[in-house]
Amino acid sequence: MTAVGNTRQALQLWRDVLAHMIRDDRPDLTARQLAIVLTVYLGTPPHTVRGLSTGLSMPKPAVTRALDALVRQGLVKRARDEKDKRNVLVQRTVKGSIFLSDFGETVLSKQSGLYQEETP
Amino acid sequence: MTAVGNTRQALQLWRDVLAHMIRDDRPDLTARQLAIVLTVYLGTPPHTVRGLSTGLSMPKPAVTRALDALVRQGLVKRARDEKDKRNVLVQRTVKGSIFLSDFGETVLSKQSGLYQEETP
DNA sequence: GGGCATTCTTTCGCATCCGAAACAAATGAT
DNA sequence: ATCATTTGTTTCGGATGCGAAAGAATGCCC
Repeated sequence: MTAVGNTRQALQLWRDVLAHMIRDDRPDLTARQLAIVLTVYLGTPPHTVRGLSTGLSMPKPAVTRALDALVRQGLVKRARDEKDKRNVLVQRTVKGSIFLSDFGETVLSKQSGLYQEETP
Repeated sequence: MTAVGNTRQALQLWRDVLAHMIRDDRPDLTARQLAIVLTVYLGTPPHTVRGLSTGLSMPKPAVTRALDALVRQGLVKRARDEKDKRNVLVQRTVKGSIFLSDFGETVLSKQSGLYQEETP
């Protein structure tokens, strides 16, 4: 079962990763933008605007705007669905893969360092 | 240690928690704001603006603005340091404690449900 | 093919955040 | 007492995000 200590450690991990993200000179991703990137890279394609909208419970225009920002940064790309040209397929990019990989490593590294003091 | 097995699971956990935060009708906290809240509640007092600024590598005005938002929502409070009245001590609140507790529970619950499918 | 439904984007007005620099208050040094 | 330092806040112009509603393109159905 989950003990109180685990909660604290989970929060500490979250804090450390956030601190790392802030330090990064990378343009800040909002919670929604990050959620979209993670969904696109972890879930099974195809990913449409509507699918992301319902899956993350956010309005479609918000998805469109978030995608604008993500495409601008090259973390994701848009492609028309040829079978139904209304759909926009959100696809992965090399840059996005690298970003996700780095992010994952950050989480794991902060996790393994939970008992160490912050070194400013 | 928290039992996040591999990179993929860590990222999946992150996504699920973000999705939960987005769904929440609570006003969105930026990464910086959340990092500050977590730092205040997990770290040992006293917490000053300068301390948060250096500890999270963000400019002091950014800390002040983030605190404005957090105080507005009642998640932290400001208090003058009587020993050195230049300092502002950032302190915890009941509402903030509840928020943090809820957030921690969210993380743990998403963690334990990593192998389950999304239920919209 | 005419009309309705679906999918995504754009527009509108508003709120918030940003970094840099200027500012205000309290302290310390001499 | 005076002046420099430290601490935190405010101001400035600019960028970005938000929800709601309107708009545009494509597909479906009879």
